[in-house]
Amino acid sequence: MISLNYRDSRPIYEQIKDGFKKLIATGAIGADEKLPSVRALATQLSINPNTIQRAYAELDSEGYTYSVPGKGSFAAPRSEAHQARKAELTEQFRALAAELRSLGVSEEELCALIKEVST
Amino acid sequence: MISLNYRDSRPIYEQIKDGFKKLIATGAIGADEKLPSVRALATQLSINPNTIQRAYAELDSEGYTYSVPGKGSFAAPRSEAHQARKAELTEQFRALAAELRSLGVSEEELCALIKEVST
DNA sequence: CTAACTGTACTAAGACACTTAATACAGTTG
DNA sequence: CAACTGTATTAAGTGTCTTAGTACAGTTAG
Repeated sequence: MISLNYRDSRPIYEQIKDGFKKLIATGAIGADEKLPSVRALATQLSINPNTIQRAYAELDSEGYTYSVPGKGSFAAPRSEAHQARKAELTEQFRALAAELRSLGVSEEELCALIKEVST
Repeated sequence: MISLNYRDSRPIYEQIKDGFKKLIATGAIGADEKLPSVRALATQLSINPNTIQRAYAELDSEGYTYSVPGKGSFAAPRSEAHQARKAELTEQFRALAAELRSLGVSEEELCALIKEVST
């Protein structure tokens, strides 16, 4: 469900956050669906529970999940996680598109790229 | 010319690299134009020369600049830096576009965004 | 009620990357 | 020659990431 890349310079907890962001925003993890427990995921990934806890805490505060002590951590309702992620990515998209345009890449070329990834 | 953001989690040498990548790829720094000397830029930014050196060394090895001991560091011919940057950004663009599409953002919406940033 | 689960909190320690500091050397330039 | 340039090296300090261990309170199934 979540995979780690130790060659990546990004910290593990960030990779975990990003993994769940995608799963939740795309609906692969449905609204109010339970995420793996802190300890279970730590065991599965062979890392320390503290690292999972950090990832979950930040996902909570960013609106992707909500956690209930004693019960577990759950995916936030789709619309909320959806919007949070969309806003995040759209901002990155604008910056990227702007720079590519300034490098001389045409609107048409960029739109063609979009069509490519849509298939 | 180059600005640092200490709140950013990215290391200083990465911010410097990125700053010059943009300046060189867009032509703000022309081909064979001299970059600030290691020591001069370090003084200007109030950081250690070693940090600048690292940034310059990596820019060299990524094809954005070339350095000559005793003379200085210079912007690579536009076409080379151009292509390096374009390849880098295009890959990011594809990944971003793909995820936005999977979030339900239509091709039309993405193309519209591109038109926005083109003005 | 008990046992096993859940999230959460805290302290301590180690590993590692980033950055600074202080030199040093060789090539270039006026 | 003097002042600049890139480059190399060693050492130390700092902060983040990660692990380890422990603890507490809430939930849940038997």
